[in-house]
Amino acid sequence: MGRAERRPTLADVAAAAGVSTALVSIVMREAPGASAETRSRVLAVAQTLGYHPDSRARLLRSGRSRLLGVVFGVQHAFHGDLVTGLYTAAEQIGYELTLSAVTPQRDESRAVAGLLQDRCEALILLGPQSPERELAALAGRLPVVVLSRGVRDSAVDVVRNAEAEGVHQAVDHLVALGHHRIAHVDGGRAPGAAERRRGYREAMRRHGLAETARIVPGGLTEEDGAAAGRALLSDPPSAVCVFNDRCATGLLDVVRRAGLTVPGDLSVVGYDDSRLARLAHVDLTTVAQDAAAMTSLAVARAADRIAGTPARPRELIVHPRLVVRGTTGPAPPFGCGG
Amino acid sequence: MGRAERRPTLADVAAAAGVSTALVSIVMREAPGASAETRSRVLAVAQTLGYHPDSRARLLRSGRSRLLGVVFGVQHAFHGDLVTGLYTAAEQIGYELTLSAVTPQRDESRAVAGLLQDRCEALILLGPQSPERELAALAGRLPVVVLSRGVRDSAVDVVRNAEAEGVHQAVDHLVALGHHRIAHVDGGRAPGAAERRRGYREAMRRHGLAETARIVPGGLTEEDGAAAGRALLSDPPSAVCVFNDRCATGLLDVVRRAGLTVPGDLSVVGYDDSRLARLAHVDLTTVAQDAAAMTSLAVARAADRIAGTPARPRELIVHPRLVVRGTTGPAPPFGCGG
DNA sequence: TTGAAAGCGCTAACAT
DNA sequence: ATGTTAGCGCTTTCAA
Repeated sequence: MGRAERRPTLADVAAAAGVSTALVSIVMREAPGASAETRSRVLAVAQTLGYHPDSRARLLRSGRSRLLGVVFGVQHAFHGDLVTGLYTAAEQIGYELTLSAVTPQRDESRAVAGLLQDRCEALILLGPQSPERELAALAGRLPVVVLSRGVRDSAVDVVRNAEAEGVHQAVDHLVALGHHRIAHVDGGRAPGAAERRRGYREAMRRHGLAETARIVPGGLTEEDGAAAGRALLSDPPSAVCVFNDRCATGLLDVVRRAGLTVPGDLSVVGYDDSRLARLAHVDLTTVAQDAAAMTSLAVARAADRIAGTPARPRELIVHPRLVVRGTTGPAPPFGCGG
Repeated sequence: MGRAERRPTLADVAAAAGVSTALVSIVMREAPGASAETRSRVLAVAQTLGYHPDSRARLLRSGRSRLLGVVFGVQHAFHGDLVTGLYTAAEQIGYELTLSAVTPQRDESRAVAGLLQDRCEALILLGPQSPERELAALAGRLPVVVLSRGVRDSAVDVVRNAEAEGVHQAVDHLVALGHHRIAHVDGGRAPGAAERRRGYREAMRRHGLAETARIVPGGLTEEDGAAAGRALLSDPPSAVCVFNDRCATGLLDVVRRAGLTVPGDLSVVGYDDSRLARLAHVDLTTVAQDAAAMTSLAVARAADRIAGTPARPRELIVHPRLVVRGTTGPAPPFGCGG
């Protein structure tokens, strides 16, 4: 159907323009060494022929790909924000991104293998699940930057959120509102859950509330939040810090259906500042991770490693920030002050 | 840091194994023409050297990439399901996928341009926003398969859901439960919204309920659903078909907070069968799109076009299916029967 | 079964 | 400013 038989090559353009391939190459790369007149003529010919450079041949010859491989979870909403930031950051320093998704049927090692074949110069892994050992082995082959997860191995760079700090801010906020009985619905064994749990304990202790600290098993999903909500109903606290926004949403649904008002009877804080939290009818107070900062740090670090620039420290920490919305309010005036 | 100075090449493996590069190539490709003994020896050498074939060089030489380019929306949950299916389908017929994301900062033409540079043999576009003209132009250069959107151009293949049919099933289900006053919260100008609206009108007419048909402006988001929910509260129907699950969730939240029970006072049907709908505490009756069927059809069609196989019809329609869960029930026995 | 040699489309030295 | 030449890592004849 009118499809071109063969894609035009540099040589085709050169022949049509009556110049050498080297010159066309110079023009296409916008490299110095061609007159303005030639430049425009070659460009015009390329245009009419529908020529597009072959990036594989290009990098085969030049030995570099300027390609950063990104492994992300296709179902993971926050990864969407991170990918968005990575594209922007990569573009600014002249790198391209190659995406490789982890799906229920395609595990992380498959995703990584694909990127290695593509000759990426570095890998950026979003919340990887692989054992440290594998990540370390990978880092022996090419620079590896891990986001949203700690890695002990000294060859792996890490960019992550100060998880505990976010919970500190949340608890501080609730205490300032007069709450004492503040519970935490945790994330179980999810990435970041341990730090957030620790942050909760620290903050409660710091406010002299270690006695009333209360940790309820939760998880990543609305489901987990709903279960935690049911568990809290028999003896509700006045406020609760939830592992993440999805979990908080499930909890909100359950406690409201049980007749509690938010934030009248119960204040709720989430974590992630996901799209969910921002919806007007959810309007969830939450802890925002700085995706833009995380991604530009990750890309910059990858570029440094590729260039062989010494880069320290190995772990880059990004600070979260509490976004106060409508699900937190003053502690109810009865009982022991919350 | 122990990083290999230079990646080993075919020639390195050949030299170390004491054979020709051609033979190593045969072994690496698992092509016929090498003795079992040689095969295992070469493989062992490749292993110890840490050799990995360079896919760019490989395809540069063989002239083919066996690469399918996929453009998807990084924020779009259903695209996650589709990408998952595409990986599976592509793998089964020996194609690889290259992902290119559309983000708030990276538009569709950028995403497509990236894939063209990678020498994809065909493009699969998930719910593209580009004008028909651009899609048609693209289809002049390489096979293009569009998912979840109709395209008039005769060079573009289309795989899509029978949108209207899903609403038919939903309305049939509600009528069977005794509902008469069934409203539709539409999707405005969202892709598929017009067909779903049409499906609603058709189904109502078919059941002799054209008189009580009622279309309320909605949209894609929880926000839109919440607004529609508020609009319905002054004179609630007994059932409502909502444009999609997100929108339905917003509506559910509002009507429940207003004191209506679901499905006691109001039955609600969503569309998409997203993860959201499946959550135990949401348990939304909804219309499921068959992502697996859509993706395998899309990949098969792309492969046919690449191979030059004649393929008809140009538009492939996948049938949705109603998933009955907990948000639909018998019509309340008072009033005019629902 | 194995090897020698050509060349995919491009870039980078080096010439002119 | 422009052309010539060599070769990136691989596959693919073709010959041995």
